[in-house]
Amino acid sequence: MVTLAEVAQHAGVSASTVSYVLSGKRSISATTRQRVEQSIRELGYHPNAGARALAGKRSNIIALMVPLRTDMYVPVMMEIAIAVATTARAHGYDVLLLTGEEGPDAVRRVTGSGLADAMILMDVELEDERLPLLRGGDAPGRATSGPGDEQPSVLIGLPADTTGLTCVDLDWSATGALCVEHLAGLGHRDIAVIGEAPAVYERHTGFAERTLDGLRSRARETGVRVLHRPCEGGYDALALTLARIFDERPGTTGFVVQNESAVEPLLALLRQQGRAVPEDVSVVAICPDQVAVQASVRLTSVAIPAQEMGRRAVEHLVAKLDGRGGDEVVLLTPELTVRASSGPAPAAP
Amino acid sequence: MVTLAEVAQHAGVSASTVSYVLSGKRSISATTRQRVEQSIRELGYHPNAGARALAGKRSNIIALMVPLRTDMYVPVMMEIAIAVATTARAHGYDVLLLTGEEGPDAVRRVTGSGLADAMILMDVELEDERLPLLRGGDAPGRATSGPGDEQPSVLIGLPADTTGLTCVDLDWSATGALCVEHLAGLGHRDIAVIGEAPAVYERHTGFAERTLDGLRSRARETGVRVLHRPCEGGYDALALTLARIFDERPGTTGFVVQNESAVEPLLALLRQQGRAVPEDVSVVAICPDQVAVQASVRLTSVAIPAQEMGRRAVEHLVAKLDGRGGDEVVLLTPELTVRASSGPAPAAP
DNA sequence: ATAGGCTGTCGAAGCGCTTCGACAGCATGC
DNA sequence: GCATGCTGTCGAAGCGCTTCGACAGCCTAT
Repeated sequence: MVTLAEVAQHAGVSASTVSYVLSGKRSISATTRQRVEQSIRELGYHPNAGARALAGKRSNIIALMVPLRTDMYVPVMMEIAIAVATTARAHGYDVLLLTGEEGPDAVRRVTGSGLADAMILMDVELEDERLPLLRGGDAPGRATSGPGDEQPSVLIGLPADTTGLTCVDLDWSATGALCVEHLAGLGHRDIAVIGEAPAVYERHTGFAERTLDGLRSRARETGVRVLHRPCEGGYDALALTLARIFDERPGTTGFVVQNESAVEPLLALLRQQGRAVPEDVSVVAICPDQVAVQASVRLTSVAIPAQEMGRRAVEHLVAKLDGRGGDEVVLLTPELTVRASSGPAPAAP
Repeated sequence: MVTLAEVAQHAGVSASTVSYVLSGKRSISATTRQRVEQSIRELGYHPNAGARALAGKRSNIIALMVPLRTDMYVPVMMEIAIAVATTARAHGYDVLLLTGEEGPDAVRRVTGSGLADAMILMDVELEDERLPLLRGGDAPGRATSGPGDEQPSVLIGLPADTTGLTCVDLDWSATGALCVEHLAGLGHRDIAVIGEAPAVYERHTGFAERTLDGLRSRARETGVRVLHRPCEGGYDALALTLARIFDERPGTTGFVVQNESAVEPLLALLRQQGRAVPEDVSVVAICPDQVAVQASVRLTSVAIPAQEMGRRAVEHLVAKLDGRGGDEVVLLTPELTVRASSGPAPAAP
């Protein structure tokens, strides 16, 4: 293991000079700098992370807390995680992977031990237990003992109360509205929404409820009827759900699907029932583009910008760590891409 | 930030005593221990990770290198990653998430900086550039400068040469054999294999080639004909592939699918062509159980034991770090579950 | 010519922890 | 009664780095 002292000796300078070459915090003459850099290369020196964290009071590590459960949107999570890791590296940070398993204790542990300088939380619930530990600013009821001692953090997802928090998320409400708007514009009057598994709503994951809100309020404005049904993935569950929907609203001609594992079953079942897409029924999905393109019918969809969410989260966090920028809620504007699964509503019989 | 010294003062003992209470490396009287533990709880003390790493020469961090690309098996990777994180925590380790992006440099950086004590590599290629840096033992041509200074590591996946390496993987060759065996036992004589995207074979990812080897050699033994076709996911690509297969081998009655995103398209296209599953053609998939169960036909499949792979990888690594156990290749035995997609071959026309 | 200001470098302190050797106190063996 | 061996605790050194203050050397302004 090569140390700074060895580099210093090799280059014929003092340890502090090497340190300043590395950090650039004091000016160093060009010749000395080059000599030191040469030694670093020759010896294959890498600064010791522990020593650096101890002396410098920052670890250059960002903690990323991913949900333990994998009941939804796994590829989206993975994409976010990878975008976080990549962007973090680009800013000189490494990423520590935490699972939701430990809950708030993980936050305390990481904060207390100085393991990470900051945190990114995914899959935030509306009333998340971890939030009191992260809330900054002058929020009442915060659990920290003084201003400025809380862990800088960014949430991917939106809790009920965002006071003193920085959040990045897709604007789910606008997403819902956009779907309804598209279908309403095509003349559809009865729309069914096939949602996530009931468990997702029960644990009050914000995005599902917000989407629904957007969906419903735009439906009200455009005079469209909306029927929402949560649904487990898979064929059997969807067959049941679909039967109930047509039972209750036989005139349904538009579908909004927010559940990756219901997309293909829906298309298959509709086909099987002799309902043509998009001639008889239109389908709009809320899913990553890749899913929309690979489906048996190229789906009109609102994309989930996973990469962008990961990237933005890191960039905000880095800004905070650099003392730039404060708390803020960033909502990404949804974009709807028209593909082959949506068209004009059929003439009423 | 609470320090060890503050805990010591609060408990009325010396710093070293607190340290020994924490580590258990020397005997401490019950009363002193309790007093110290009480202080730790009252003050909410967490040992500083950097200081610990510096003084103790280990960071209690395991690096996990995941592939950057997400062109295959994303849920499997995620499941492995989560299993790694969970198991690692159970052994007192945290997990650092690295992407393949930096390649061998990441290995050097992590090794050199003492950021992590050990590494787990996923998605290992047959001739992986990172391997020379990790090979231990007396392997010739290793790049380390002396025995014992290489990073302990475990690979998930099997490279061409495993000398001096520890690997955990599903026995893909046995997996291929198992699929053929099952179909041959049902009387199928012409089997088509729908594989991963061509790119996966081109980059010599071991599992794909090994599966094929197992498939072919068992086919030879059982007198079955095998036609292998790589395939991008999605409907269009699969439609083309399928047409070619039936063109070349009209008597094909058995399919082995090793490509998650080809499963559903295959079932849909077969249905569309009037070929009933399993009456006319049988399908065996190599995929996570969840996919097999959620498909439109419950699929006979060989499961990919993602959790187990992650868990075993960590356990081996921890054993190595504790000085127990050495290099070893662990191949998990595949298990085939018969579901509704496979049955006796139809009588020859 | 001299005071003052820069620049570039160095030495030393200290970050919070682990660990080694020392040693006090006590029980044991003869 | 004294050497012996434990047990439990302490002090101090040191891990590799950052950073502060000091200061030598030189340039500019008066």
